[in-house]
Amino acid sequence: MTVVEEPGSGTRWLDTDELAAWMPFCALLLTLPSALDGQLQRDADLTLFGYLVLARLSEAPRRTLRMSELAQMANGSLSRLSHAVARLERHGWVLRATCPSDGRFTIATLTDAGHEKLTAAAPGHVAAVRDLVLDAVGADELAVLGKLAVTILEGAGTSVGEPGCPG
Amino acid sequence: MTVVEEPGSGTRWLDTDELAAWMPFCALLLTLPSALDGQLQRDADLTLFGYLVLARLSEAPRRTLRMSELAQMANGSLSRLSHAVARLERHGWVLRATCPSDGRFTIATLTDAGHEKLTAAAPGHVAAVRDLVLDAVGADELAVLGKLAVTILEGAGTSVGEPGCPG
DNA sequence: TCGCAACACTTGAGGCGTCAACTGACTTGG
DNA sequence: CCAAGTCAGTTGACGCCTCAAGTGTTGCGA
Repeated sequence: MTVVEEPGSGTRWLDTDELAAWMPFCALLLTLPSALDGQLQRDADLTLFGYLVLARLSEAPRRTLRMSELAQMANGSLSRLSHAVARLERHGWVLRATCPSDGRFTIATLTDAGHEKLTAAAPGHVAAVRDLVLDAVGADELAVLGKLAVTILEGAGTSVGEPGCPG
Repeated sequence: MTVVEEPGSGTRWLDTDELAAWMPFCALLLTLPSALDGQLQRDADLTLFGYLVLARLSEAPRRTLRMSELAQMANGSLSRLSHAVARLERHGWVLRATCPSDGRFTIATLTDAGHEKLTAAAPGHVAAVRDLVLDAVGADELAVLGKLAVTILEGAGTSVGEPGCPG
């Protein structure tokens, strides 16, 4: 059990059904990101987060986004993004510049080299996602999984993030 | 999209339905562990992984497990566990000893202080799990989520891990 | 127009995890 | 028995993330 059974306290502990669902899901949470990260690290010297950063930029108009928007869309904190983009910039995959219209913003742009890097890394990553997740569950179950994820994210106040309109 | 649309290559890219499920689920994978870790870190100065280590030990006979068993049951690598247990040991929550019957094994034991630590941390953690996950989904959906997690874990060759019989 | 708060980041320190190399303990084959 | 191999675990270096404290910019009220 993920949790101790302690009678008499005020906490409502997990019942059998909840444990039966939570334990494997918790295992998944600890396991899957490492697996995805590992594949990208081995085959492309990229983090999953770094990959998402490149991917989000590649879909944005002019391949450009504000750091704060990018952070949300890649599901990370601004600090984490700042560090990650610094690394990506070091490799020449991303460029940063101060936004001309508002000096507080920083806009990040995917370079051509960055786009090449992304397209080179994508097949392996997609294969891993298929292999580890998509192939294991049917189409109907996959839809349920997506809905559940959205529900949980909404409950936690996290948005799934659609592109905004960068300067 | 998590993935670039590249026509003409050999890779089978994610279609709309797959993306609609994968994107939020991926967001969840990047988001939930941090949230759970954060609560434990703030309120109990514990990692989620460290919490699981304590929890698994607390349920084991004689509160004792071999490191390798414990690693599996807590969903981590042996190296990760070694570092984690070293930290827990520094706090006096766990003890390590060489197994008398086979000197290769190390057995980890939860101390009384460790058990107190666990019972002190548990209510907050359970509350977070309820708050972030269980409360957001209904009982039926939760069961589905559990089944999906098991399916994915099995596909990846990971076991959800039942206790073994430590020496 | 000055000061101050809010905002958007950046930076550095410290903690955790991974990987690869290592140690020490059993096992097995000659 | 001894050498080589395997197994369980540890260690250290390095990379990434978080947190808190910083920088520089803009807006706003007096």
